Amino acid sequence: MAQRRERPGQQRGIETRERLVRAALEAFADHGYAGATTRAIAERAGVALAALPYHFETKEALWRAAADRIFGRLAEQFQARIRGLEGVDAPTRLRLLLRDYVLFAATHPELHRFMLREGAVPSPRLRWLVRTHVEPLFRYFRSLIREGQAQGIVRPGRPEHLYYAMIGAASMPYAVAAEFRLLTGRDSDAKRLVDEHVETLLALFFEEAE
Amino acid sequence: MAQRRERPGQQRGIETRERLVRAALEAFADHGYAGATTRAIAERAGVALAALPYHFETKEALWRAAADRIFGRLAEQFQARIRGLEGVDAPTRLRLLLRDYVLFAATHPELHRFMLREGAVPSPRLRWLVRTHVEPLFRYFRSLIREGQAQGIVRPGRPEHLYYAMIGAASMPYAVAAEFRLLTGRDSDAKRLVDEHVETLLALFFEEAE
DNA sequence: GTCTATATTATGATAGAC
DNA sequence: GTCTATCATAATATAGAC
Repeated sequence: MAQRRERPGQQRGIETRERLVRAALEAFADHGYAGATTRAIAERAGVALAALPYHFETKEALWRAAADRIFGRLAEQFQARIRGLEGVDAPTRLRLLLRDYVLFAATHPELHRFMLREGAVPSPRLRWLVRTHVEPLFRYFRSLIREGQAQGIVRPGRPEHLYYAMIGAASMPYAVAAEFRLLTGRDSDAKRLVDEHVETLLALFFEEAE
Repeated sequence: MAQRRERPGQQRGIETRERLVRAALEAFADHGYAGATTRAIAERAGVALAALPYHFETKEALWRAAADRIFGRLAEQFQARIRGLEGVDAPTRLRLLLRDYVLFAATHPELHRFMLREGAVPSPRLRWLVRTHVEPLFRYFRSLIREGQAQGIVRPGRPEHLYYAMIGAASMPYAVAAEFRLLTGRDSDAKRLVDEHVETLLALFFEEAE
């Protein structure tokens, strides 16, 4: 009885939260924390302004939910991919993972936009972001880089530098997609261009296959 | 006579403009356009809030002055360096230019922070930035990349992609310096680390010297 | 040219009806 | 759970004394 009365309301609330998180992620990624106004987010989500503090208390709590969302998506995709690559030889596996990462950056430019807005200067938001999401990712990537170097597949250099070089090189065309468009007249996320970007990066970061 | 009365005032005004541009560049680079408040900029510059609209009409005009400043610095440094490299052979010249670019990114992280904040989505500010400053730079870099590829020095790939890969890989540790610090415990702009970053990038983008 | 004081608008958060 | 209306504050820009 209680269920019959509550379920529809609960369901609707969950949907509203969902819409808010989606809208917030886009807004924060595109305009930064200060530039993304709660009004614009509510409007984009198609809900009243008051729905925001009702579901998330504060703007910052919504921002954290947006971060959880995009990093969660990346983790999901990576974990599924890694399961599918069990038993595959290291060179092939590492190449496919780099390819995956570029495809993720191209289809989810919010991830790097979101990060780039927060990473410049110290702040409580950045500390939370690094401790919660970036650090595990960094450790995992670094271990992959080390493995690749040990096998003579990945070019030499400090793993920290290669990590940032890889992230930067892989994501830049999608993080600044509007600039890319103005500069080149093309869309960086067009399938053809993404594939070429992958090839370019493989040639940069991996030793020649002999 | 007029000079004796006006010069000190003029001089003071020039200094105030100068302080405002410096403060604005840092603020816009660190916090984005919306996040950089005119109050914070005025305070950082050590002048009254009203000095800002007096000298620059609007916040956006100050933002453009800040862009002119940092891109001007880059152009100065590059032009001086290029003059000094006349007659040097292509491989050495290209390596030194990449090295210069990394050093500039490390000592002037404002440049990439400023750009990354604007490049994500289309806007009048971005259009102005690309047409005024980024496009000439892009064309020049692209010609260098093509030259390097023609000589077999630079690794293969679309010049547009190599441009973004290079910019991204070169600047990332300095653009997100706070994140780098939290993640690695080190300062990305420490001399030692900058030199290592240069070496890493040379190994990535340039073919093995034989 | 610089300042203090203020007008005007926009923002995040809250109150209370439904 | 959602909405309209509103509060309190902080933003950019302006006015006017010095």
